[in-house]
Amino acid sequence: MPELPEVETVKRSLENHISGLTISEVDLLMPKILKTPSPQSFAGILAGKTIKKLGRRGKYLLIHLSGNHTLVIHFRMTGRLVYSPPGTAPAKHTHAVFRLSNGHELHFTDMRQFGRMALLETDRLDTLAGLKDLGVEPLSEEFTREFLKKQLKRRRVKIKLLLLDQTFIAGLGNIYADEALHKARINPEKTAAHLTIREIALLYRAIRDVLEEGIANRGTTFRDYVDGMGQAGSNKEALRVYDREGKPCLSCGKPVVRTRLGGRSSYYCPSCQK
DNA sequence: AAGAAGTCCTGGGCGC
DNA sequence: TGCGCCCAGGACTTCT
Repeated sequence: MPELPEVETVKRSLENHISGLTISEVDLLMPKILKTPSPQSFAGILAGKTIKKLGRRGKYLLIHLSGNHTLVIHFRMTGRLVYSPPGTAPAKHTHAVFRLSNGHELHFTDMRQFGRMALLETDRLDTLAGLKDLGVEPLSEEFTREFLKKQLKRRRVKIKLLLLDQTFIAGLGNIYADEALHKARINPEKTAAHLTIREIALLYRAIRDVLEEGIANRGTTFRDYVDGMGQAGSNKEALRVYDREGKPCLSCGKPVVRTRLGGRSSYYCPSCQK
């Protein structure tokens, strides 16, 4: 599931290859993945636009184009955007093909059809639902220990659920939230407002550490995730609790437990995370 | 108003 | 072996 480190890796792997290229033609094969504009006008707006630079906000990939336009992509669980040589047959579940001025193509593929794209004027990005409501970027200077402390104080929700709330912190998903809580030795069910000063300091550090480690390892691949060059990431080997139910905790050796929180799996060590 | 539950999807894993 | 069932999960909508 592409979370912040995976989207950042897609961005970094693509930007040197596609920056400066012009989009010559677009095939939208699955119109429903487009939030805006209408499928009829999508290809027409994109044709002739040059890719200026790539950006990222939370789990959203931003492709900034000439003519004050930005293509916004959210991969959800199984989305991929892969730079492909001329004539590459689109893989199954390919929903959009962008032909570029050097003959290469960008293929957007998503088995589960949950991923979404939007195309709008760059200066109107703050009108896009989801994107406009995102919380702080966890790797930015804006995200400080003081900020986290202040925000947690009044929240009576379980800390794991708050970490998954994109309007609180942008970019954490189920994997990195579990990893951060394990690293900080905090039980996922603990009420946010009840975290001690020490726990907040540990959590702050852990969030940044697990995200930076994920980026350094070029993302976590279980089955579907690949970067912009179609390559898997290696961060699965660095995971300490996620998807390790019944296996020994790498800190204390007791079995990792799986529970359900907010309809999602939560992996943690009951011995280390009280 | 916050929080819970339902919705969208497909491939894989499971039981029989 | 093969069929059918159910689960995984991010963000958005709807309900309480």
